[in-house]
Amino acid sequence: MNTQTASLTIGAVAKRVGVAIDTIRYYEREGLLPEPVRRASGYRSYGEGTIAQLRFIRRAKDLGFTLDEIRELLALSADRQRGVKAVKQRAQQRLAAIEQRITELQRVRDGLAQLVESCPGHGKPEECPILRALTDEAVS
Amino acid sequence: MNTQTASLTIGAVAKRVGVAIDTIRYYEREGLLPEPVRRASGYRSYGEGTIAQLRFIRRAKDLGFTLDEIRELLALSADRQRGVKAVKQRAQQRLAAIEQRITELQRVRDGLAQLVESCPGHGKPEECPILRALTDEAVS
DNA sequence: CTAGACCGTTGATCTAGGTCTAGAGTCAAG
DNA sequence: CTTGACTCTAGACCTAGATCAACGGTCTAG
Repeated sequence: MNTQTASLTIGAVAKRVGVAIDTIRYYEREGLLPEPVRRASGYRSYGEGTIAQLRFIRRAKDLGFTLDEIRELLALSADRQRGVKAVKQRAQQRLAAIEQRITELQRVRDGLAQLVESCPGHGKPEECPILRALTDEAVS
Repeated sequence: MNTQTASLTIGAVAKRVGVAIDTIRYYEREGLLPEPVRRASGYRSYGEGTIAQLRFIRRAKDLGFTLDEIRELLALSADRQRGVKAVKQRAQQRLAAIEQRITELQRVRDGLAQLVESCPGHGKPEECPILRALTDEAVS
């Protein structure tokens, strides 16, 4: 149960997680990482917990959470009882947002695909369905 | 064949297209709209062509084109022969980018959906699959 | 003729998520 | 003990696409 591990410099942490040093300091300013202990020189000193937390942040970001949402997730994950329920809710909200975005993009894709299909790729601009669609009144 | 129509103020154009005055001036600075003629007072004076061009821009934006790409589309649409081919190419590129984005989002959605499903919504944080997935090493 | 709406320019500000610079101090290897 | 790599802070800068503020000139209805 040793959570107080090695004393890593910010550069070592950055390298292990694969993130820029500036990004770590930025996350600290933004409250996504706790203020680390300092060596006598003022250098930040990190343990393994920070590595895990940075990876958490990166994965959440990959799932499309904003830094604001991630800050909230981190706070919730520390709540030993009510946290889980709230975390699930946030994940469901994120899921719904992603599904809505997919639907929007599919609509856009279908419209564009139809235009591309119907365009011969040559001829006068005023006969190009793509340009016509952009220029004329919307149909739908 | 009358393209030289009414003399609209920037405010009238903005209202008809449903865009902010500042946005019109911004598009002009960015080269998406030609510099309009001016009245003696210095006021910009627009014709119907500008209305059409602004709507073109708005629709292209809705299709996910960036302003850079739209500037290019506008230039291409003026090329009476080679324009159409290039426009179709750009549309195909945009289509491919949208499809790739949809695929990415679907992957994210599937991962997140699985996590949400497997989370009971209560209990200890360390048993919550969502938090575990964010904290632990990636599986895939 | 005047009030109020509209328009002009330049330049700053915003969001999100960082990235970079300058100038100074620290650490570790040889 | 020096050299080069590393770290510190404060603050400026970046993308994209606008949006806003300040300050002053113009237009139009009454």
